[in-house]
Formats: sequence, C-alpha cells, structure tokens
Amino acid sequence: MSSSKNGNRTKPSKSASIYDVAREASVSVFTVSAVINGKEHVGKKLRERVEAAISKLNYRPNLIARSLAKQRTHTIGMIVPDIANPFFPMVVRGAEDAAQKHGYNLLLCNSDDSLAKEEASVELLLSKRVDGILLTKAGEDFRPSLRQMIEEVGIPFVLVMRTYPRLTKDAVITDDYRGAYDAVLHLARAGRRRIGLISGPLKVSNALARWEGFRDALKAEGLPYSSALVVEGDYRIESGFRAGHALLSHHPDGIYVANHLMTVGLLKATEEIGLRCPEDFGLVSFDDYPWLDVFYPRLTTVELPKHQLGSEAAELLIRRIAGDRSPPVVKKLPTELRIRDSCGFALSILRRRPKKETRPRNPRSAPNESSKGV
Amino acid sequence: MSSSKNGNRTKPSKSASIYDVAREASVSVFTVSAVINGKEHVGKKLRERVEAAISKLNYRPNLIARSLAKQRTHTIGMIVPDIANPFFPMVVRGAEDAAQKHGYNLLLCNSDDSLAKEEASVELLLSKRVDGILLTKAGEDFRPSLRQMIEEVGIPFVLVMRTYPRLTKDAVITDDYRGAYDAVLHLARAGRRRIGLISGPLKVSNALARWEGFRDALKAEGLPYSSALVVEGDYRIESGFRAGHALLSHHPDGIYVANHLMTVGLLKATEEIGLRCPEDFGLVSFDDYPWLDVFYPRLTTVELPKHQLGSEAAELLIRRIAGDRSPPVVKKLPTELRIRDSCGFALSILRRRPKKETRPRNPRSAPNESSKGV
DNA sequence: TTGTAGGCGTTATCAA
DNA sequence: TTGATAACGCCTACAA
Repeated sequence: MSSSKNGNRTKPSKSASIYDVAREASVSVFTVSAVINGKEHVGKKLRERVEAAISKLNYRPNLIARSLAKQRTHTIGMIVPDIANPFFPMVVRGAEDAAQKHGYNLLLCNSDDSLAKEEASVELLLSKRVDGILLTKAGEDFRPSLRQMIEEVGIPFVLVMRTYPRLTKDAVITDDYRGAYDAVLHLARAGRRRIGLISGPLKVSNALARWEGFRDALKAEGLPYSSALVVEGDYRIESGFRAGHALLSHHPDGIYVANHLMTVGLLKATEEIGLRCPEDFGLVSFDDYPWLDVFYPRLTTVELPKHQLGSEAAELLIRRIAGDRSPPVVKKLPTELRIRDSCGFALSILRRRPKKETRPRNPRSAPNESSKGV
Repeated sequence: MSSSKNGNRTKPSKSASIYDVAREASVSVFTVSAVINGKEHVGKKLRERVEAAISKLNYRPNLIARSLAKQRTHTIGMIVPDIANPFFPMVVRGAEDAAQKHGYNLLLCNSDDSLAKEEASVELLLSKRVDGILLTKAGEDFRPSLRQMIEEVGIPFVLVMRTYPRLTKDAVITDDYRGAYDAVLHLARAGRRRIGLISGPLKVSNALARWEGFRDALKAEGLPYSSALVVEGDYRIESGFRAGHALLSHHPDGIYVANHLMTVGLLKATEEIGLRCPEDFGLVSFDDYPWLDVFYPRLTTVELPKHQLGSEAAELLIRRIAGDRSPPVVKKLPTELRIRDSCGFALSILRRRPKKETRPRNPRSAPNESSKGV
C-alpha cells in the first residue's frame, strides 16, 4: 500500500491530501499543516517524519482548498484592452514581476475596450475571488453597474493608465499632459508652425490630458490652435490611417500622434500620399520601443515607463490587499522625450546652415537590452 | 435586516453564500444550487423565489468553493519565456480568446527562459490546480524533475512553439523548417550568394528546424555552407547585435535571421558599420508585425501565425481536459513569406535592367487591422 | 508541542 | 421535485 510510487492504482487518480500525509507519517493533520506552513513549534522528529512522508507521497498542497479556508487566493486579476497592443505586454510584465515577488499570480483578461466584455471579466474575476484587480478601464464611461460592483465588493481595485472623473480610486498613470506638452514644444522648436494632432478618444482620461498638453504647448509657443488640425482616433492603426488622411488634407508641417499604433496608421497614409518624414512633416509620437531606433523614419517619441506602470500598480494593489487603508492615491509617472529624427530638428538646423548630409548617421552605440527568445 | 443594501454592517464583510440565499428564499441549498446551474427540474415558483433572493442579496457564486467541490478550476496556466517579447502577446491573445470561448481563464507566467523559474511556475500552477498547462518550454533541456512532474500529475500539457526530442506530448508549432527554407530560397533567387544565418539556440527545436531549412535551401540552390557564416544567438536583441558583428566580418551578401528581435540587433550592428540594407546585404527575418510595412528597411519576413498558434493550442488543451484520450498530436502550422524590400529582390531585377527608381513606392493600400487602444 | 473538530462555499448522493 | 448531509482539502480555534 505504500511501496510503489503511487500506491496500487495505475492512474495517480487522486493526488495525496494532507490526510494521506498525516497517516503516512502517523501524525495529525495539524502537524502536517504546521510543517507545510513553516511553523516553528514542531518537534524535530515529527517534522522529519512529515517531510519524509511528503516527499514520498509527492504531496503538493491544494491551494484551492487553502484559498477557500483562508479566504485569500493570492491571485490578482488584470484587465487590459488588448495584450496584443504592443503597449501592454510590458505593463503586464511589470505587474507580473511585482506580483510574483509577493507570491501572487496574474489572471489575465482582454476587454477589447468593450464595456460588456469588461464587466463580464470583472464579474468572473470576482467570482473567482481574486484578491484584487488591476484595471485599464475600457471604453469611455464608467457604468453605474460596474461602479457599484466595485464599490460593494470588498476587494481593492487599482486603475492603470486611465482614470475617471469623480472616481476616487487608486490609480497609476503617466504624466500625459507633460509628455504631450514636451512633444509639441519640441516640434515647435524644430520650426514647425502648423502642428496637427492625432488624438485618442477624448473621453479617455489620458487622451484628454494629451490633448490639453498639445493645446497649452501651442499657446506657449504662440502658435494658433486650429480644430481642423485636430483629429480624434481610437488608438488603433486603422484610425490613425483615416485620421492621417483627414489631417493631411489641411497640410500640417508637424504632427503629434498620441500613440504608436496610430502613428503606424499615419505613416501608411503619408506613404500613400507620397509625403516623407521628416522632410515634408515633422512627427512626434507616444510610446517608445526598443526597435524604433533601427528603422526609418527614426521616430522621436515620448516614452512611457510601461514596466514601472505595471509594477507600481501591482505593488500598490498588494499593499491594499495587505490592509493598507490610507486615502486613495493617484501616482503619476514621468515621461521622457526621446529625440531622434522624425521631428526634423536636425533638419531645421541644417536649413539654417546647410552643411552636412540630409539624413545624419546615427552614432548610437550599444543596443538596448530587451525581451527574451521565441 | 434586509432593507438596506448590505444588511446592517458598514462593510459588506461577508459576501452572501448559497446558504444565505436559501434562507432568504426559504428553500434548501440544493434548490439554490440547481437554479444557479440552470437545472430544469425546479418548480417555477421556487425558481422565482430563488432568483429574487439572489439579486436581492447580490449573490455571486464562489468559484473557489465550486472548484474544490468539482475538482475543476476552469483555469489554464500559460507559461511563456517573456510576454514582453513582441512575439508572444499575440500567441497569448489567441490562447485567451479560445479559453474565454470555452469558459476558461488564463493564469500567465513568465519563465525568462530559466529552467528554475519555469519549474517553480509549473509547481505553483499545479498547486493552484489549473486544469491544464500551455507551455513554451524554457531553456534547452527537459529536466527529469519536470518531466516526471508532468508525467505524474493527471493534467494535460500542450507544448507551444517548441517540442523536445523523445517527448511524446501534444504540441502546436510552426513549420519552421519550411519557413526558413523559403526565406533562404528567396534570398538566393534575389541573387545572394554568400548567405549567412543568425540562428536561435540550436538546442531549441525551432531554432534547429530553422537551421536545417537554411542548410537545405543552400544545398538546393547549389550554394556552399560555411560555418563561418552561421552564428548562434539566443533570440534577444543583444545577441543579434553581437552575432551581426561576428557575421559581417565575413562579408555575407545575404542574411537570414531567425527571429525579429535578433534582426533589430543586427540592424544596430550594420548601422554602426555603415552597411545599408538592401543595398549592401539582403535580409530576411522571421516574425512579422503590422508596423513593419511602414518602416525602412522594409523587412521581408516569414510570418508565423501567432494568434492561431495560441488558439489551437488552447483548443487542443481544452479538448484534453474534456477527456479526449486520443494519441498525442503535433500540429504544425504553415508559415508565410512576406516579400518586401529588404531581401533586395527588386534590386536584383533592377540590376539586370536598370529602369525605375531605386526604392520603389510601395503601392500597398489598406492598412491591416490590429490591436486596440492604450 | 500535538490532536480534535468545525468551518470555508459548493456539489453530489440518497432519501423522502 | 425537494431536502438533509456528506464530501472536497485545508486552516485554526480550542483542548489536551
């Protein structure tokens, strides 16, 4: 009954339970439990007997049962619009790293920016009794139904990237206003006068902030704001493409795009039209990626600290789970302007004293470290 | 005791259980359970009473308890080397879509290609009693310890992207041999004679297959295989950079790179050296991304069906979970050569009859649909 | 220091 | 059609 690896059944039908271990070691379940959880007050002899039994039976604690008993799953739910949007993987990675560090796991959901899907996901996560939720809110509004769910359940939520007016909740976001301001300022300093904006959906907090930064930077530089030069997209490639066509018919000489995917769409549009960057228009985009500095046009971008975004959000969430009851905080992470060539800054200098080649060789040296293998 | 939303406690300390509902509706828990699970044999009156009680108490079934009782969590674990590697998000998305469709959730882990982390993750997932695991195996070997764990636990595993010799397990992979073969053939047809390879770690199945495809395509085209022109990397940017320098000292006129990240590294190296693509060397790379056709050099790539990879793997896994006991299958998904400009194919034609401009305007029209907003 | 018994929220078995 | 009641595997007062 105990010689072969799995008793006498061919299939290891049931994995050993704490009772099996207790029986094997001739102790009570209490002792086994104490050993498993590293309590100190267990006699050496018993401890050894238990450990022997554990490894003999190949015992593995059932965390589901533990969760039920302790009312804690050590799992956190994370809802993002779409993990395939290159912006999110690093955010998720940051969250996973932090979670991992504290013994938590990540249950990942995609909302596709749909309120219905999002609500279904939250509902499911709550039913699965996750200890907390990391949420990049979908869509444009915060339905009362969701709001109420969040209010009523006891578990903490931390908003990621997007906040909502009149919602006093923990959130970790980026300094979008400042990022956009810097971007547009740079464009202006590069000599661009008719600066256009391809914006995200203005009902989303970060899109609004980026728009405000755009507006204020224009004002600061004494440039006119023309609504014809502002086109609203939805952060996807296709919308950047359409917005590009709409915008370019008004002949901007500088464009600030509120995220990377729309920049890709814009470039498809400019290619169709036959416009070159930065010769025909300056471009600054949001979101930076390690591969952007080996491709042309060399995009000048505003980098958002994606990994940190995820990890800080997770850390905060875990603190809340641990019982931190201090008032809600909104943590705003700094952005960083990464100047390359697409803004035409170098170009603008060359125009004043034309000396060197048009497209300067980039003397950047060591490659960034990045992600791991396929 | 029942008028205000949450009884009389300020904190909704305990969410309602099935017992509370039963009491509220004056029925037994059995009846409540039956209603929740949509059983038919419940009288209309009772059913209505139960439903009323459920919505009144804001009852939400505890899936942890259900999992414990049913020995099924409806959760599947997914282990990838690194979600921040742009290859994986779409694979994960595919898996999540399929999982979602069947009522499963995804518990995501990153192994960083470390055997230790991987084993820890598997261990944890097993303890959390996931119903199955989707595994992109880390590192280069399959330790006996892991092998044994997989063998002994009852739950199904499906390997993703990488298989292992002498391991008869379900797997969903891509036709790497064919993809590499096509890539190199194309390079040869474009007139390249000294074709180099930047390979993944040859102990990983897909890297080996890609190497074999490379070798055989050279042979088929009557080109010599020179080990000086084969450099092994680890699928990361940095290794592509180093491999690039090593390779370029031998002056290849064509290079096939086994994944995108290493291509990025290679391009950093060529930039340092001052080599241009495709003028100075032809390039074909693995992995395609929607943004690759708006940047220069326009990479000719071998696209791998990432989403399908994930969804098919998940579907297979779920079939196994449902009890499918048929023999293990290895599903090999077709790849697709996407010809752009980096191979210098157009260039090679131009060389024969020099007529049009060097860098042809790309007449591609509608942009691909892609990921969703930030 | 160790053991016993009850509870966590469901499902499932067997009577009624 | 319903209702008690026993699993499910673990934790944890409370007792010994």
